[in-house]
Amino acid sequence: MTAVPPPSAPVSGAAPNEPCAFAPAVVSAGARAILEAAAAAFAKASFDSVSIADIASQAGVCKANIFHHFKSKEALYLEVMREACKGHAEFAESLLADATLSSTEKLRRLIEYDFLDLFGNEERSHLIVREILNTGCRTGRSLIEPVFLRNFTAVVGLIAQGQQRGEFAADLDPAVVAIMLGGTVMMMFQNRGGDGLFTTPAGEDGPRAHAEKVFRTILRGLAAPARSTPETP
Amino acid sequence: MTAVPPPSAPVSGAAPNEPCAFAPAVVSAGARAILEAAAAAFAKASFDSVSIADIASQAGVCKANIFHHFKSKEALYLEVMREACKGHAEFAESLLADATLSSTEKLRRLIEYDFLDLFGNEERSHLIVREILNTGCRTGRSLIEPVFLRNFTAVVGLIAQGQQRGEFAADLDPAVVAIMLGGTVMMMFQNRGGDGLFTTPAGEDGPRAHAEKVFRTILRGLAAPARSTPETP
DNA sequence: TAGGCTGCTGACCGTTCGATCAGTCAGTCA
DNA sequence: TGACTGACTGATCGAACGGTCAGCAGCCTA
Repeated sequence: MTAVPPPSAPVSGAAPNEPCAFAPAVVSAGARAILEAAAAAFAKASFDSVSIADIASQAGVCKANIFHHFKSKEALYLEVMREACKGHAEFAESLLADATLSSTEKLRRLIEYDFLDLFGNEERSHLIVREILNTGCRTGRSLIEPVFLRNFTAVVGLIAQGQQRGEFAADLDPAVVAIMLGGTVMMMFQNRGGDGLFTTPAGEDGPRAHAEKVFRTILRGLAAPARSTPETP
Repeated sequence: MTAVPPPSAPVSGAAPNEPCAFAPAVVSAGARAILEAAAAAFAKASFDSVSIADIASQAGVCKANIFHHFKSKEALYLEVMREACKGHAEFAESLLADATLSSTEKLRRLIEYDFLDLFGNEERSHLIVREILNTGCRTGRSLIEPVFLRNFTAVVGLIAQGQQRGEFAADLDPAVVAIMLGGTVMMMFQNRGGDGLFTTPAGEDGPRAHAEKVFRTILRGLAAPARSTPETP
């Protein structure tokens, strides 16, 4: 079987000898088809559960061709992760640097962006969530860790900025809030569409509605507004 | 090699013919050793990454012996998960049923329990977190899903109860709060001890301190208290 | 026309996987 | 004593794995 078009996503006019945008070392359209097939496979199952034969079959090439383009299975995995993580923290950092918005509005936009980003690209999100889960062990970790650390740092900075401005409660731990945000978004992604572990009772909410709910909850807190609070038995 | 004591955890005086507490179909001490070795292995790596040979070696038995006690690798995995999930939602349900405590206090105790439970048994927690994040595919899912659904339902009920009592803001979605709680606890567990993806700046906080921070954040919200800034001591 | 280069292939390698098998051994009961 | 059972073993199976290799087809340059 000769060259077959990639199974999905736009290949545009990527000429065989023109450097690939996300993987400088890889050039051919065949390699791109392999990368896309690998991304889809690694999003569905763990590293060990995905076989080179599966990827080759999905990409429409033979097994040996994969090793022609990538040194090993791990090298292919790393390339997939590199692509998935590209430009992830930039939005948070740009928000942090913005001088015109209130911290509250920044927070709202950040949460909305997180939901739209995660829900808008399920395959990539699966890859990332899987990577977060695999603490230690897996090879790609050394690659993805700084990416998320950078994102986390930006969020922490955004919260701290809001505290300095007096918009956010000063006695809360920004790191806890950041982790809370990340965990919430991830858990709600895992739970999207009724396929997840939990079923969200609320109807056909889109990611934007999810974001709004989370924003309000995290901002105002669970406690009923002031005045009468029965408090402890 | 003949019967070897299990690698860890109390076996107590479990006689070979006396039914095992957590796996009625499995009786022998050898089978228990296999179960414990399997639990440790599946906590460290994914289903496909763990080999029967590894488990056998760890349990001090031969490979064939595993298939003597368990029909297949998947059956062994299911048995491990059954054990790990046993009695998980009971605490939340007992809290929900309690008539003497305020909802706020119930929430505080629930979060504290979650942290102590997760941080207190890392091996089991790894198993559970792995299962939560592996959407679809894995076989054990059909088993663990109702377990977590039950837990989730109890938490949602607890929140809703607090809303009816006027302790919690009525316009928030209880399901979102429950997911937020679960995601937060899970993410903080993944991040414990500096080995996680993020590094919590706060010093040597134990799970109890984590619980307190999360409780205050989720209850009071991120927004600064209306007027000036009272600053709780 | 020759030669080199690149993308790509089928055949094959050694290893490891989950699972099976016949058979050993200790204990139980009639 | 002998029949029977369950726990356990080493040897082995076919399948699938990641990875290698020689060689083919097409393109470019000279």
